[in-house]
Amino acid sequence: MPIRKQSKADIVAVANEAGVSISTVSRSFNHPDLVKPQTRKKIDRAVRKLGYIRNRAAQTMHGIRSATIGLVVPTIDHAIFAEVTQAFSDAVEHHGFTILVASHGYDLEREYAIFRKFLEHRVDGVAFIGMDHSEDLRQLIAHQDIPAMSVWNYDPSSGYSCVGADNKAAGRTAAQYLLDLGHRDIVTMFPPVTDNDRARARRDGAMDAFEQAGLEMPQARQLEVSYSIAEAKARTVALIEADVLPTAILCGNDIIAQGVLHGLRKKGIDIPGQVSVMGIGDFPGSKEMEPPLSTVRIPAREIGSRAGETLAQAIIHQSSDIVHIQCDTALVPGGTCRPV
Amino acid sequence: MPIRKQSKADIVAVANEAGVSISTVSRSFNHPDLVKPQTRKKIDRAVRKLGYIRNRAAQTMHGIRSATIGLVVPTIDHAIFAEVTQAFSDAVEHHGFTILVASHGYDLEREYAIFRKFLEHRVDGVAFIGMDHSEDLRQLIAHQDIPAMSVWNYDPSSGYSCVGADNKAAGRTAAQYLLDLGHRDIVTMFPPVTDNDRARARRDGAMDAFEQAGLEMPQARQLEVSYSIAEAKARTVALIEADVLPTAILCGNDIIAQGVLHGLRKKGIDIPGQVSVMGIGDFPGSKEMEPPLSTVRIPAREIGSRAGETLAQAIIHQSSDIVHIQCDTALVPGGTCRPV
DNA sequence: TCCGAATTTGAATGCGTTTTCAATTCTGAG
DNA sequence: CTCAGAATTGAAAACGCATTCAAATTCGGA
Repeated sequence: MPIRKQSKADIVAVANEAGVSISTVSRSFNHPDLVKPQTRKKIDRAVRKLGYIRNRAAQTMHGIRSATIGLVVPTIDHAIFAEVTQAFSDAVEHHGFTILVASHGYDLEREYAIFRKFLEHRVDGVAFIGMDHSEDLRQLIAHQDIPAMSVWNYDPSSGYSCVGADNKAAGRTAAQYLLDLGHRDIVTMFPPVTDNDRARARRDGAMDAFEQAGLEMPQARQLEVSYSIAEAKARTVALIEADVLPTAILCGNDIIAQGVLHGLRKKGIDIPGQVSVMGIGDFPGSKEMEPPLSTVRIPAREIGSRAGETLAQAIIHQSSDIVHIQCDTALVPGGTCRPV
Repeated sequence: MPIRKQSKADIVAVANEAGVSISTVSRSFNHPDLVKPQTRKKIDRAVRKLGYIRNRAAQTMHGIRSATIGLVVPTIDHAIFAEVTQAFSDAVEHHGFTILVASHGYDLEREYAIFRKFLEHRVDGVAFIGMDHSEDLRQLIAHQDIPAMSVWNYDPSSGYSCVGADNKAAGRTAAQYLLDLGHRDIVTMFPPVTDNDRARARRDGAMDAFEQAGLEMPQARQLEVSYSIAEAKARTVALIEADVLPTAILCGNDIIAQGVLHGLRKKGIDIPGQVSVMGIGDFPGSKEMEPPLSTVRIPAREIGSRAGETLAQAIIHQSSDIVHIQCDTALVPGGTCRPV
């Protein structure tokens, strides 16, 4: 039971209270085995009495790690990033790290500013969601000697460590699935791909598959739809009202797919009877939908978790090796697609 | 263009490079108006050349704020908390703060540990989602002199500052809506309420309304369902298969409601023809569903935003006033309920 | 050109901690 | 009971920066 926070509870106060020197107090925290058990007990008692809490800032000044890791995300407010963030946080917390989180809203300038701020806080490492960075950021990263890594996309040729899934393969898998089912009249709905390597990779993968199958994809069939259930729904309704509904819709992510499903349902279109819908991402909840969404699984939790673990290890072992870790994607057939 | 990170880029190195004293360098950062423009330019050049980045840890030791705020959430991995977190982060970032985030998974012991860790990092303030805390935590908070607040629930009698919605009123509103539509056979699905004041308040509010209407709510009609689409769906299917479907289902949050909808749809039950479904929370996406979910709006974004703003102001003005800010809830009729 | 005031700069001190390194106390064998 | 070596402790020097206070410089006006 801590007493009043009278003067100030620093290490000196603890030392006085315990009747030892500050060196001993410090040692008692950092190398408990070097101090006599009895002395340690006295110190513990003093700590409790004064409500003393160690000052990380003072420790950090000695080159000691700050025990913080920076996580830079486009936005926290997407189910999928929230999931990655949670898993990442759990993984690093397990090693005693706390995360500093900031979002840049797909603005590369802000991303740079965030990283600067993280550096001021002397984070021990940093993870970025995505691989698209400004040149300035790349420079800055290169001149620091803390581990940096990108999360979410897997790119074996990247100059940074990365943990993620092969989004291009995921896009290809999704497209191929529709092709294999016999679809030839397909509309794609992908989010804007500028400064978004994940979306871009998925789209590229899908287009590869289409091209390889000799399928023409006219611009009019390639819709750009923001990450929003509402917009996807509206665009789908528009398709129906313009009477240009394809036999299948390929969505860049499950959120868009969800919007598409609602749009179709609103207009009384049968799924998959009249239109097949394919997502990418396998969000929590996708498989519970009715019918369950056909999608490509991207293991967000695993990615976040392994990323956190990898970064924590790199920090602890002061390793600057570049590692590329791939997390597997998998087709999840679901029930929103059928052969034509 | 920063040069190699040769020796170390501290303020001394900058001072040498610029040919001035460290005092001047420091001043140039903190009181730029006190140093001659020309000198400042020299310093800026040195800073850039050395790639110098200020050390917050060293500054924090002077009683200067750490510019960090701790945010403690049950889990980031719920759309609703992700939304609050994002809004909160944006609000405080605007004032130069960065957030430390950690989640406790509804474990009050972990919550305590997290707060301790935040204190070691000398956060300038802390926000908790929820008002249920361990006694130890309350003690600890009381003995610190940084502003603490709870977010999400509004309780004018709370000893802490809070920003949130009146969850009890929200529960009452939802229940009353069903009652007004004439429903008398109602099943409730609420998440576990232990250590979760938000869910508890909603349930209490709903039960109040039922009681006031003279409606009996047998235990068998009060289901405890975890925050999970899958579980809600399964429980709903079970209801149908046991042939004990009510005329309306009141859900503690929109996630559960979503699961219920899927369960009903799976079994071919018409909504709202055969069963009315009522949610609470108004998650992003709820109104895009087909039919749009009837729910009670709880403005997550506004809550997060105002909480962040309030806490930032309290820190900046060193105010220890306790404020209670209420964000309005509102019935969102939607299309999943109908009169009986 | 010179003087006092205003502006600009630097030396020194302190912040809370860790870390040598040396001093002290203890231990057990002889 | 002694003494070497082990175990334990303390004094003092960093760590990177902000601030105080005094010194140095510059400026305006006579």
